[in-house]
Amino acid sequence: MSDRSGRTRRRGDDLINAIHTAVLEEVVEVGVGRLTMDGIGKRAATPRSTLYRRWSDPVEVLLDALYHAHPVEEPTPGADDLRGDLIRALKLMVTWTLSPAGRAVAAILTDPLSATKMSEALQERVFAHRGGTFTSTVLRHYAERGAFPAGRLTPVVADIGEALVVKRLLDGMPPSDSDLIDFVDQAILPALGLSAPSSDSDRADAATPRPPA
Amino acid sequence: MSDRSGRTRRRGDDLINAIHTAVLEEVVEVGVGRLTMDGIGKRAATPRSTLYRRWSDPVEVLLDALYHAHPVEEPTPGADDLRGDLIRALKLMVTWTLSPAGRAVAAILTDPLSATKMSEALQERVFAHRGGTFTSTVLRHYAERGAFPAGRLTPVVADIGEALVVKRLLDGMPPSDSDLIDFVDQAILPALGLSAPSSDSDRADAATPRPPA
DNA sequence: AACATAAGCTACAGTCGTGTATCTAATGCT
DNA sequence: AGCATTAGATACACGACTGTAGCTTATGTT
Repeated sequence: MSDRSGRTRRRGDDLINAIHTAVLEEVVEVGVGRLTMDGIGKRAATPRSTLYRRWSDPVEVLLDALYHAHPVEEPTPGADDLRGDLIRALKLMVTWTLSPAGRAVAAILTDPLSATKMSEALQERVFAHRGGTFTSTVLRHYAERGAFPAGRLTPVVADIGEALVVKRLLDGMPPSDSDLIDFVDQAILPALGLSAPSSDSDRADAATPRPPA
Repeated sequence: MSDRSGRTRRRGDDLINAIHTAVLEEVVEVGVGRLTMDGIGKRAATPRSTLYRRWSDPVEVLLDALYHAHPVEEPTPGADDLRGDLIRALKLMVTWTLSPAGRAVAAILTDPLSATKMSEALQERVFAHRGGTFTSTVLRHYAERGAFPAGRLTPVVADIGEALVVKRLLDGMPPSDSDLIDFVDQAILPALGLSAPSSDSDRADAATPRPPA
């Protein structure tokens, strides 16, 4: 119902999707500050008038695109495998962050003039569904099951994984899978009072909780 | 040597400093993408011609300003106080990050078109002096003194503090002093195999690291 | 088949930033 | 005091983006 062949003119959702895709591409390429109706229109192969019929300026188009972007998969803690689930959660995050929508969010968050406009609704939709909730979904799950002392699950600890991912992205070097494993083994698990499975320097017996002093 | 009174016309370093200040202010206000020679010129109260005599485009002005910005204080590990020094290092980082230069660096790092241009020289000058070296200076110092197992000081662990700070800044909530204490107690020290001074809250009486098991 | 809707096309005046080119006059040096 | 520099003040043509407006015509509906 959206790609019947002989058509020469897009309408409704068809058109809007094309425009959404275009803004996302555009913002990744030129940044929020250089977004223009012209650029978006050219990329979507639609005249500016069509854009102005719906949105008042480029940032509005972008915000709308973000609002309609598919939310990321949520990490679903499954088996009895905290470490594995954490790694999977971070992997999800990296995947999303590297997607057009993820990059666009990063762009808008760091733009002084548009960061303001993205308040309320979007903040919620964009962040509630993924913002900082990649690892914390997992962590809460295992905290309830007593896999580690519940008191250890502070806001700071819930942020460690995401923070490390974000820092690497900012440094221009997206974390590889083995980086993610290191994040979990060397930062998150120790903060929970657990130790990593086994490694050369850090010879721990198993994934046994080691209570602090 | 730079503000003799009766003068009506700035020259040399005087002028250049004014321009540097102007770009930094401008970029914080409008973002890298909307930087213009016009805007910089107006803010510095200098005609565009003067700008073009020295730089070819707004981003060059910005890069030059960053290059000449005062580098941050380096954290100097002093007494035998790992925890205190870590907190101080993070405090230094936050201070710098909130300064015009810090904000400008953040802006340029996240701009798709200018991130490329800032390679080489600036990368080194800007990052060598602070990039990720706030806590790691401290950490290396204490690792050599055997305050914790040297093998614990991995690149990941050296990043934890900075990562958490960066994440909070991105979230629009610059970390308070007590946040920084939490970062150290709940994330960095555990990753080193150490535990925070007093467990329940943060009674910062004994700033002495306590070895684990 | 006729109609309402909305996309596509084109044109326009207006604004803003760009580079460049003059000209002037303030400043620092000798 | 005289001179070389170089900031400051225009002015200019050019291009990019902006909103808006008017027209044509594809599309889905009835």
